[in-house]
Amino acid sequence: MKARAKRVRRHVTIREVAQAAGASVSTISAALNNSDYVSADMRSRIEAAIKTLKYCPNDLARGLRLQKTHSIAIVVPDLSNNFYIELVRGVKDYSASASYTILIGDSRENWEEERNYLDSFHRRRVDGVVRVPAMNTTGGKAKAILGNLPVVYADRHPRERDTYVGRVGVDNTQAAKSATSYLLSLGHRDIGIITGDASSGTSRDRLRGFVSAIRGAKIRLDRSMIHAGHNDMESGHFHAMQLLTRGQRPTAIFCTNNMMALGALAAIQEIGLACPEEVSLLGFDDFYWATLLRPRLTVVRQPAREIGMIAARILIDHIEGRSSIPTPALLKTQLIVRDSCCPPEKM
Amino acid sequence: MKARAKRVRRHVTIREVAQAAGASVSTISAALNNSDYVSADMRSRIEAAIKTLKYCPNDLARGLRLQKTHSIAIVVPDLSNNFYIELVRGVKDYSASASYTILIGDSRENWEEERNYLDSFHRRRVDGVVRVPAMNTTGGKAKAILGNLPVVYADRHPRERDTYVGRVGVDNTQAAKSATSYLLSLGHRDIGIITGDASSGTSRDRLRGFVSAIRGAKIRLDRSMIHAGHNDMESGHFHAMQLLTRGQRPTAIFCTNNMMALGALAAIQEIGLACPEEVSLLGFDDFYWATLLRPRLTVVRQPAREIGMIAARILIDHIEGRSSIPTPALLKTQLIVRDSCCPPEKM
DNA sequence: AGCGCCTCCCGAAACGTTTTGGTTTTGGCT
DNA sequence: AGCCAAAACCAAAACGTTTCGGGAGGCGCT
Repeated sequence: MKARAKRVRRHVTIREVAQAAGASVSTISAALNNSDYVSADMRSRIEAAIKTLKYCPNDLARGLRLQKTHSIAIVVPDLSNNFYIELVRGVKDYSASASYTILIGDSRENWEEERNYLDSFHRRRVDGVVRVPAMNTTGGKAKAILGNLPVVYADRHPRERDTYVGRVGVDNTQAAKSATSYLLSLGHRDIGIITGDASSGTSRDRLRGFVSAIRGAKIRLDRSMIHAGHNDMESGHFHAMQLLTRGQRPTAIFCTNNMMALGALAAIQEIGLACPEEVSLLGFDDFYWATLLRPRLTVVRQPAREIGMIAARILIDHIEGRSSIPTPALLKTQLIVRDSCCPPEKM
Repeated sequence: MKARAKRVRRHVTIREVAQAAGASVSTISAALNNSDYVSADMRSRIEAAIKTLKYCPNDLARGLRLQKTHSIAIVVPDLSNNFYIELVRGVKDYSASASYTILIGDSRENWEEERNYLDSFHRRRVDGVVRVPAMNTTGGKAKAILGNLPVVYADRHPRERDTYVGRVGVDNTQAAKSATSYLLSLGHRDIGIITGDASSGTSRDRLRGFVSAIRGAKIRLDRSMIHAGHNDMESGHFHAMQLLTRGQRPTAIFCTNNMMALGALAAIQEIGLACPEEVSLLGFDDFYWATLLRPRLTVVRQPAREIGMIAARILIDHIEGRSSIPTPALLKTQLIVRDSCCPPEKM
């Protein structure tokens, strides 16, 4: 009934502002992008008109004319993973400081979803995208969607030699190697690892670091101790179950992301094993409630927010034609020792 | 150096596709929005041209012409709160099914940030917004930013009689009342509550439910047991500390959101109190790792995803001029009893 | 007076779509 | 052949900005 009446109330345009202020369209525009000559008196008339008319600039028209939207996209694989929230916030904060606006995509570790987001953002003509590719992506497909939009990879990077503007993350093999060394130094010899999908360069690097540490300690590498999950709780749970219910179970488990560490912890609790006494657990990525868990999780922390900020910086520098910092930009990780790892029990 | 060369490579337009396919611009458009007459032969020529040129439609131009973007915004106060991630995903899933695209905003419980997002989305001419207002918002301010863009409120709603298209959430006073009754039924008489800011209708409703349950049990209401926090871990921690270190400490604490429950749990652990034996803890909002905590948290669960889906539905129905379900739409909560509440110790 | 140079403002042409109102082509029917 | 409707296509006008090329005054100088 009453909803019918006021249809199609369109937005107020710059033209109406011009009318109200007794000025021309181009003068309004000049005043808006406060540059050029416009007299103080005219300016105040314009501001008044804008206020009373509640004018809101149309960024579609603006972007169309300018061939530039002053916005970048950030697409991450899992918003419920706090690591990526921090990363997004890093991107956001840097972008805001450079007066860029961000569009957020959440692919849920699913290429179809990611493709939709990338496509949508491309159609919206973002000026660039920082991308954390979904796991089941096989390389090069994004190129077909994004054309020659500048892309910087954060955290993960594509397997194939894709073309991109920059890459930022951590030295994953080094980080995994030293984390594994920590477990070795505690005396562990039977260490299980749950990694992400092998299609991810990041996962491969972490696995490589693990293997390298094991080999460096002259320990026979038991391939059945290596499980590839999907970076979510379920697969962490599943693979931990596999590892812990076999004949000779590992005395420590290393999970290469936080979600899988959580799943593994759930599995440990479910089986009724004491952690860390009966099995140590080492995670990747810190999160704000890691200290609420019992045991408090020992993890290797990545500087998520910084990764996001640097990614945004490299991207925006590129967009604006500046030269930027060298890439790949590798940031430092840090082993946060808490309570979930201890020396193995004597057999 | 080499980055200099290939400047200003613009996007390929519908005109170039027309050229390549030997057709007119309008025919391409017709083919794209696959309607109207276009012969099979022509269509395939066009598709070929699109493929080889890697044409990507410009949604700025499209939205400008159509006066409609087929997109809605969702702005939430805290993306690191899993409740809102689920809500966003609900919005996203419903929107996708209606072939709407979403833009995500994360205000971090901060009106300035929220305003920026709302403004940015308005300028982008989204067709509507579902909004979970930040805490420190005093009513009516959003109206000034959004003009007469349709808004539906989810989870929280504004204090003032703001004009909106719909509202969806839960019956907060009822939920809080029955949660409190549960604590009472366990035998608690000294119950502390940590609520959100009083500027939020949601917080007020939950507090109202709490008070009503207390009064219903003929217990004197001790106002010093009522603390108003900011829906984050810090304030949960802070107020729990206050409550637990006073002369007569409560035997149970009810936190009206999950972040504050986490903070309270941290405080309890810090003080070294046994939970639930020495102090019971009851939270609001469930989250996927609530069972990993020790004790496993007892909470009242809201159907976050459904709230998002319904919000999107109401909004999109409105946008398309359909009539929708009655509003406010109040969904059912559920008390998930786990281990963090038990009868109080005998004094 | 004439000239040049500011300052302040304006008209019109883009930007890449969709849509309206055509015009041409096709093919079936007398 | 001739006619006509339907099918297939097209040109041009919007949509709301910004920018480019001027233009009208005003002022200081020769």
